Amino acid sequence: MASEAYNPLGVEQPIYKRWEASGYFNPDNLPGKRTNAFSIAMPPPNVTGELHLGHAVGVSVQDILTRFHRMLGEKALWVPGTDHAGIATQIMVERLLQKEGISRHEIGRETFLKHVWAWKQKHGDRITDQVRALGASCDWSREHFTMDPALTLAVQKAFIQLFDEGLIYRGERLIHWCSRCQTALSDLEVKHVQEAGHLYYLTYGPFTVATTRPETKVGDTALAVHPTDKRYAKYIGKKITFATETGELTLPVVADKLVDPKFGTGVVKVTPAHDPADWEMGERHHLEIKQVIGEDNRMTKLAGKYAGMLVTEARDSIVADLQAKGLLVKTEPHTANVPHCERCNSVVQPLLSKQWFMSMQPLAKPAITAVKSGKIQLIPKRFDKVYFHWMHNIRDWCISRQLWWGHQIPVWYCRNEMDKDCKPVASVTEPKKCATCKGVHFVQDQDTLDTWFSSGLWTFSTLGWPKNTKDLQTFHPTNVMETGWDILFFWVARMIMLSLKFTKQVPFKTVYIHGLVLDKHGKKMSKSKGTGIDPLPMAEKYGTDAIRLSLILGTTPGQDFRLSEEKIAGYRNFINKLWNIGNFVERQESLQRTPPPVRGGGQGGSRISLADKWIRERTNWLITEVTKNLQRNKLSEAGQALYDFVWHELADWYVEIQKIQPNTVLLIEAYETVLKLLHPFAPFVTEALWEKRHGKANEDMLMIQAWPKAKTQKTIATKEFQIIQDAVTQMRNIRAIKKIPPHIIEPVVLKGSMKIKSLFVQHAGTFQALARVIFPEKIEAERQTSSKPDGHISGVNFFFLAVKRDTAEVQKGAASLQQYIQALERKLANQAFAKNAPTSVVAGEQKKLDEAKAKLRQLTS
RNA sequence: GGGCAAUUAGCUCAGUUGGUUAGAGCGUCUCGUUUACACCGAGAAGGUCGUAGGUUCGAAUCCUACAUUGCCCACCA
Repeated sequence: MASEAYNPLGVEQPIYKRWEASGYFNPDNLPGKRTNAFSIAMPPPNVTGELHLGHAVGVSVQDILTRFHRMLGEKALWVPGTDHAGIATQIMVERLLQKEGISRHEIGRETFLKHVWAWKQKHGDRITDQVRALGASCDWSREHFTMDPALTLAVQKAFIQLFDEGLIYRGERLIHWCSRCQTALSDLEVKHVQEAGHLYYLTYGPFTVATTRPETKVGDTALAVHPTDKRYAKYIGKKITFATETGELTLPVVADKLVDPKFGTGVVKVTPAHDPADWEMGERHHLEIKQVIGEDNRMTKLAGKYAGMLVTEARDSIVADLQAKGLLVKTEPHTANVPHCERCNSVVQPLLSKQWFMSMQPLAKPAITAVKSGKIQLIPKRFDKVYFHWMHNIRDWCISRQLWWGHQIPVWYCRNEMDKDCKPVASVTEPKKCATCKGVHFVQDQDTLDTWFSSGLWTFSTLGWPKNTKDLQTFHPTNVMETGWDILFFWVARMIMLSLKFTKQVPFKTVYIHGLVLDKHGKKMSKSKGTGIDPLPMAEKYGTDAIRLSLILGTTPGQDFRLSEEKIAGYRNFINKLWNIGNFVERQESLQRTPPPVRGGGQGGSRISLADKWIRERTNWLITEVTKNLQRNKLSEAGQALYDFVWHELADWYVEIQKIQPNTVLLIEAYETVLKLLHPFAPFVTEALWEKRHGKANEDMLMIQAWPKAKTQKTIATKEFQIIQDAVTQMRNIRAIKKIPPHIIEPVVLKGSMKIKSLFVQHAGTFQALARVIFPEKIEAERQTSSKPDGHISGVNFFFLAVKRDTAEVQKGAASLQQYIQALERKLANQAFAKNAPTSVVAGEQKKLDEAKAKLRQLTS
């Protein structure tokens, strides 16, 4: 009568379709009176992206929380959506077109954008289907895309308000420029990579200057030394004239604290146009700015004979010229941090450019307070420090991109701007008339916004902002933001700032920061390196539930973890275990319709046995444990408790006992409670099992059943049954050592206190069947067996039931605790102490004493 | 340069506010198909909790230093 193993293929899809068709993903359709709202905004995946395990972790966490709160009877809303992912998507489409030999510059902006939109239409469903496959119970009727008209309007409104308040400004500043992407980048989009290079020592008249970038030499406008550097004090404030590779040059010598006297020679060449530190010095000392590298990564006209060369070519050429003139002192190997574009990995140039910036400091202040005051709680808490550090050192955000795919900046320039100095206007539509010159012709800024600008509005723009919708009133602030720590600054911090700015509310109350899923070598999974795993083939092989459990159980927030196929297979086995418990329950139920078999020592099925009381207590404990841990966002603990209970208590013990002493009512009670509690974690298999018992009607779905409530906190039966369990295990152990085959039933004599003996007499049936032993005649037979406990004489086992709690260690622990208690009691009895110590201290000591007493009781019980 | 994390069984990792004998999965060894499940069951072996100090009646847990590994931030040209 072997049953088939659980096969998730063919089970999951129909179930998801029924969930979605039921309408219950939408809180408006949920049954019953629901007062509390619970909401999560899904971090929108890249619309053209592929689902990877990082998404799977996020979706699992969010779905567990959403399903939990839905079953708790709350208005549970999880808003899904996708992100246009400006630069990433543009690069991807550019590459696709490149394969066909098309460059975006040939076809122009409008045609290029048509290609991107077409790509988005074609593949946009793919990622959302993948999210569905993970079982996400999000409300697709509220799905959004960051470039939907409504969200675009939100972006424009937000921009215009910030612009009008002066928090967005345009300025010419040093920014990071990616010559491949042909756009400015924000600080966060630049990754510094340690690269082996050289440190060149060059002669500048009386000085020797060390530099890693000799090609910027032609853009030097000063030399700098540390103000207190005695070696060079006499040159400070002077101008020096010296020979260069192409002739003579005169530069001022300035003193600046930024110069490290210990590095190189203590003299720095200053190139304000191409180095952030030099830019800062240039501002302080009003130095000339000489841009010698252009947006095309080639030297500009100002570079003289090197004009038109690529930066790397110019470097070689200048070094060769210096050497020829005897101006190169030496070259040392040197590793330096070289900035790279986060998206395309090209080397990024710091250069001067006119861009839009957002003033961050005024926005950061309330955002810091929000976390400090606890209005927003980061999990794990240690990220507070990282957050504060970044917020306190925040710099203005370069928000304009010279990209085509994105929200075009809603700023309009009067055509007469050049002649009449007209002021740019921020507006959704083209302005009617220029306030300065009364001109009527405008041109819109060609740049687009950093993709994270729209993401920053996500929690409220998806709920209808800038309109004050019912959704916004009901569901904002959202409860939880689930994300990886890698986008804490990119996204989380900016959401907090922008939400506080526009809604005066925090965007979410809790930030659940998951660890990154690492590959089996402990490296970050990366799409570009091809180490990202598509979880869906894994889900097909092992089931989505198994994937979800493998991403949640045994992990802890903020901590990266490795995932292996073996781990997934392990949870697949667990799901199958549950499936077979289901099979057993169904079979048991049908058997019970015929008269129950009464076996193993005359206990009828009608009476409630110790095991029944035990499973009831344990089930109640489980409800408490799972609920408590879910409420505290301890998903792993909650899931682990379920795993252990289902396998090692329900299956290994209670199901086995059912074969001896059936109690179908309590079996079903425990089983259905487990299905409910496990549903957030493993929604598919639990729904499938539930459906077998309760049919396919929408209102009977497990997904909307009420979360179980614990009825008792008793542990009397648990403690008693524990003794039986221990005894059974010991008997099995003895059997294994003595190599007694399991089908032989051995007689066993007990020895122990009256209390224990009566326990075994009372539950003889259960014990004898599980341990496969039998009590010969009467327990009193112990009198005949005074010596050699646990030995065996002529085919009789003597089982000496020692009370294990009397171990030397426990006694030692109890003795030391006793000492402590006495010390505390003496202290409290001391009149001088009672008289002089503050009442709070006395109360504290009294509390300590009570706790110690409680612990002692616990220890010795 | 600043900061964070990790270090627990052969491997991958849990370990709530300090408290009985530090847990799980995989792997290993022995036994086993007794009417849910071999994607199984029973039993076992395996740990000076990175090192050295400290606090405490009691430390994997709190404190200090050190070591190793990984990561984040930062303007050493």
